[in-house]
Amino acid sequence: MNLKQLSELLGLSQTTVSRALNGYPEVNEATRERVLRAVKETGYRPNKAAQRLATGKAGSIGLVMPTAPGHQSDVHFGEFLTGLGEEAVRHDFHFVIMPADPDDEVGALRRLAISGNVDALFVAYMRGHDPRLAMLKSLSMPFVVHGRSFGTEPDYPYLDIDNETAFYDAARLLLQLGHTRFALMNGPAHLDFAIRRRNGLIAALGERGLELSEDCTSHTVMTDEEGLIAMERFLQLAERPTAILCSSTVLALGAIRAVNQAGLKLGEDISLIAHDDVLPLLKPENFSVPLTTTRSSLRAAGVRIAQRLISTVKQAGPFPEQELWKTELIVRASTGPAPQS
Amino acid sequence: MNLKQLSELLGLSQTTVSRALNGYPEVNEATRERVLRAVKETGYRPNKAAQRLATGKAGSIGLVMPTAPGHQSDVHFGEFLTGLGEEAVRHDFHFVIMPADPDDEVGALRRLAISGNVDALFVAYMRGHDPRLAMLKSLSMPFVVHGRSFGTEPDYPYLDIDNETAFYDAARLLLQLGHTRFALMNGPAHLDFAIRRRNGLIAALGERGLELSEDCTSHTVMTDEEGLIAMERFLQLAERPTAILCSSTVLALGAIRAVNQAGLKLGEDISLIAHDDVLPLLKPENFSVPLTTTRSSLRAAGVRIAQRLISTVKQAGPFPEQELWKTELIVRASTGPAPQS
DNA sequence: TACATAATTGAAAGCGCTTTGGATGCCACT
DNA sequence: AGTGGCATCCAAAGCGCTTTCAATTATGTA
Repeated sequence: MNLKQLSELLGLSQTTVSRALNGYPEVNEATRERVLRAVKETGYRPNKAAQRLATGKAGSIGLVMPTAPGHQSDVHFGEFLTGLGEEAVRHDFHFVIMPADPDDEVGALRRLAISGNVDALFVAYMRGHDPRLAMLKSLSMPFVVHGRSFGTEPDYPYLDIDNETAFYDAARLLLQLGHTRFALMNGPAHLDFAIRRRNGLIAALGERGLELSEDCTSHTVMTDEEGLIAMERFLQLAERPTAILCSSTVLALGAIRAVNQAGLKLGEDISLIAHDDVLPLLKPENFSVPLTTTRSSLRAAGVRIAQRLISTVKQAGPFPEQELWKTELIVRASTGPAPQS
Repeated sequence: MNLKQLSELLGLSQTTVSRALNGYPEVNEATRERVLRAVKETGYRPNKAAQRLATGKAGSIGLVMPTAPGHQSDVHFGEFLTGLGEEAVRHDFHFVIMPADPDDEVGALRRLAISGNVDALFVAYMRGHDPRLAMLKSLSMPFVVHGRSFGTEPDYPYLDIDNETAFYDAARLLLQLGHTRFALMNGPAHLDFAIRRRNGLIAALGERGLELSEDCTSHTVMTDEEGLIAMERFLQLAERPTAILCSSTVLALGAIRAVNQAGLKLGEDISLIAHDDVLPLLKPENFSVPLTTTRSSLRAAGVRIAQRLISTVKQAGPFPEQELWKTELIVRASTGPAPQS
């Protein structure tokens, strides 16, 4: 069943039927109802490909999903996607997901954009000096970046959390508790959020004349295994750190395993603050020792970015081009005074 | 830059250029090279919408993502998607994800199919007597189901794991260890896998003249909170169960918290076997007491289903229409002899 | 009554691609 | 010379929709 058939069935022109369906004012209400009823009865649905070809609009948001045989799936990605979806479903938008090798992000993004399959792009996993930004700007397709790109003029639409302040504040709390030996379990070193969080920590330490040593820094993918490995390394140092900043509750999961295995007590021997993306699976309050965290909901960010993207496509109300969300510092039981040793 | 412009630039017809690009044999090799070179230089990319309208093929797989404001994101979904993606990227396929309210799965699926946006459908979260099957069959669009639909003639393409045998075997192991009081922490009661796992357990118990009481059964969404709640309930029973079968490591996470909080020892006071979807975040061997599990990789299933879907669309080699994967029963430390009390 | 105006509806031209059904020229073969 | 076959190439017809421009009818005004 297509427009032509439907219009013949109704004894109307394709034009009128099309107008009736798309809510144009110049069509008689009686006819519109007749059309709508026929649509119900026949189950007619416009062909999206044709619609897109005619209008240029696709009603879809494109994103690249990094994936490869060895590449571990990322809960953060899924959580964010859920947020995007929550908003998209309200506007009858869908996603086009292009799976791509993490090494070919630029290419994948370009292919997605040029394919004509999407109206707007969403970009995540931002790096320092990210090469995708130049490409995106040259593309004349709306986009919103989740995160920012360190070292690049911030003249593009983004939504980011204030990573630097988050870890600065977290470090300050631990400093006030008397800690002086810090360690950082961070995400991959080239990613923007990792750079900023590290900077935040270093700034806070610097104010007290302290430094963050290489020994006490780990940059890894954010899995619990890597958390375990990193923490084991820290615990074997002669000058064992007592204060740990951790970029994800996923890393914390492994880190805490290591702490327990070493027979140490979290919140006493070791204080730990993790960044909490509000993953439903890893609630900080559910850890055996509830976790002190810097918190910002990944899903909420997804909803917000979808809002901005969709309203841009629909040319609706103006949204701020740049948003920087504060994180919350929530104190629970994994932080305590520095041990007297 | 479109086909017309490109062909004018080359002094060729659109026909020839199109054929050159799509590998048709009736074009002079010299001309083809000329075309290919021009494509490189101009950066021309065919418009997918037009291509699709003309061919009917979209190079994409459609799936419905259940989502709603209160709806918690599901790690299982993300993990499966990663598997699909891993395979799709090899064939330059992408996904069209239609977010939809969990109550409107049928409608969302139909809309997705009729939209003309996808070549094939993937369907998950199967229920008993699932109404989507009739719809899918009437659709004349290739599809593969992950799971099956209990109570329906299995005459559709599916990939499932042998849930019944998995839990039957798991229960047998616990019976051999002397357990007689069983409990089941299952997924939502209407879902196919939940029905089958329950049946497997009941069958094993039946052979020993045992029954599964309602008190000792919980059907919930598979989050760690629900696992905690269910286990707390079980532990307060007069005749406390000593053997727990658990449909997900996510549920197990909460369940084990409850066990610990009650001051009981996993593997001694309480034996637990969980089904392990091989989620990177929840490795059974990383639990404080490593978990005995029935195992089957969700991601591998995703890869396989993508293979079948894509090869069907490309009309390539024949794949079996129906696959039933065995699960592995892997014994670790969360199971032990029934306590003598 | 005549004419301007508003309210409806349609015909047809695209959107950018694939593909059918010829053309055209060149060669070998009878 | 005449014919069939082959290798190349092209014109034009769709695919199913939106939208411009124009036509028709109904309504109101002078």
